[in-house]
Amino acid sequence: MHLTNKDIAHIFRSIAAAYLLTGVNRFRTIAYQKAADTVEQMTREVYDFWENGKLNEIEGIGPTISQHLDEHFKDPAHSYLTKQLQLVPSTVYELMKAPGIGPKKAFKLVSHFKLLDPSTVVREVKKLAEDDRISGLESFGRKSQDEIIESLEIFERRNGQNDRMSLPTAYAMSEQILQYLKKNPHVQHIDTLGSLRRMVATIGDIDIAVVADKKDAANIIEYFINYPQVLTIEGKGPEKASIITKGGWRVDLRVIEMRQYGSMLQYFTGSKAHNIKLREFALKKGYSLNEFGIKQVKDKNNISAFATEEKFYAFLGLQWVPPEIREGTDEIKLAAVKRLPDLIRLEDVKGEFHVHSSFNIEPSHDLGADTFGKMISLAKTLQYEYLGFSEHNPSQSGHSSAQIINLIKKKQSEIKKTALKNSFTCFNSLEVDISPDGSLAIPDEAIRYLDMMIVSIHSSFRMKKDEMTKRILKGLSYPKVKILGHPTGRLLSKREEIDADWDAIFAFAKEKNIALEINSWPERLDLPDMMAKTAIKNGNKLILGTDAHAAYQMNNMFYGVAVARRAWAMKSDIINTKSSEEIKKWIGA
DNA sequence: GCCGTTTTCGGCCCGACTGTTTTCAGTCG
Repeated sequence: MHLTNKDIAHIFRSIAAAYLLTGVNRFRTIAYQKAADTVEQMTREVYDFWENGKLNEIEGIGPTISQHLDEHFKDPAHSYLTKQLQLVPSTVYELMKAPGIGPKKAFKLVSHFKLLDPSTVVREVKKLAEDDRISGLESFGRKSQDEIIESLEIFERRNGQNDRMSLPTAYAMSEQILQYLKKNPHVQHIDTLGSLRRMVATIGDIDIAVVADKKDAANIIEYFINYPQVLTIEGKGPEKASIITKGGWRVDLRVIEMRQYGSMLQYFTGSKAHNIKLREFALKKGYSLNEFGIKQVKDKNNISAFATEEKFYAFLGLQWVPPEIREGTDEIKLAAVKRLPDLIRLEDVKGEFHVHSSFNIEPSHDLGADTFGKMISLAKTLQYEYLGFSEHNPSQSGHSSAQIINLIKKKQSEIKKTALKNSFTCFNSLEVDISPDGSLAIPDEAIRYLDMMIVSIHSSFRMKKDEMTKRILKGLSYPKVKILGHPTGRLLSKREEIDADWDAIFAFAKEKNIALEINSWPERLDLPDMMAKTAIKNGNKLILGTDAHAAYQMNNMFYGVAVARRAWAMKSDIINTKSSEEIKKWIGA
């Protein structure tokens, strides 16, 4: 098993800590921290980049770290990285995983008490704190000691658990907190910011900004920390506070006056990488940015305030940057020359293909809950022009070839009738399993009764990379295959992506005019945003599907659009923004 | 150690909050 991005990020972060503690040049330290941040956020494996000799394409990883990584992949036992890690005891890195304990505190504890066993160090430190043996140490006091106990308890409880939640979970949670805060009469305006506003696939914490008069800020902070779901209060000042909810999630609140709200929106939306690049960009123009406004570097008293984000960006000579692409890649450079892409919008979507009706095709996996008619009627309210019904293929074990063909024929005629009755364009599709050997799970003779197929992997997820690649390429080579469904098979926080040669698969799909799906099911969001971005760069066409197994779930399209926007997709990159006439051409119907 | 539409050398984001301190270091986002 090779090193995952998480492992590599941990190595970089640990080396940054070791450098900090041993007094290595501060900017070398920062370089490793930056590299750790980058790797942590990547959706493709660093290992794959290395295999393809493309380590140098990763921003933030330059020639030196590339070389160290190369060496480490080849011979981890004797690599430079391993040697640097040994500069300080590994127990330091273990302790640092607990919130509130950084490199300095960890190192002091480890050296003073000679703690060298990483498997027991957390328990040992907790015991020392409980026995009141830490409060006497220099720069530690009783409060820090209590804080350590609390922090290590949180760490132990969290250990091995998910530290991120899905978008809908985060939405629901932020909605509740917003409802609560809005009851405070001093709250003039409120927004959820951070990764939730940027629509990242998984959310680590909830960030909320409130507009209020300065004199009311204290009242609001007090009100916030009395939220009924509060477990602990992480911090509390005159204008910001942090709580941990009973569910174990962190919520940050900032209170600001209306005249400065634009800069706070910008600051609190992030991402961290975007903010750093934006501040670097501003510095070159002689400005210093913070959450309260823009200062002249030469005249610190000359501060401009901004009520809106648009004005904030405009002051710097930039186009307003959509939150979904504020990830610190090229967005600032392009905003400076007014060349940001016109990202796809929800209202651009004119139909979809990945919906499962209740038509009983005796499928291999879950049947949908609603009839063709019910799904069509929702599609009409969504202003769609067409729907493709893609139930799972009939189970192979329970049916002969003839029976499968009969079921598909039956569905075909049923769909024709329904389309006529509802005056709505419908396609007879199926979501067909790609078997482990790459063959499709329906007989070849059945294909002629279909308008098109989505092909997907629903079993044997852990095949070796080259076998998996062959499997998918074979699956895609059947006639009438128009969509590769949820390509990576990931389930957020549950199942890893399959291992495959995506360059080869993307190239083949492009050649065959097959669309790669962005599956909008909130647990999937698959293709992942950054892979979708790569696909678009390669010239692939994408398609948005909800995988709805009930009509109301077609409303999840919203999440797919968010992924597409994070992938910098324009309307022209997404197949199902086309009219039904163009779609018919694409399908060859 | 990284990076480049004022630079291949000389810069490198910014501030809040906390605890242990009488002015600041550590941690976090």
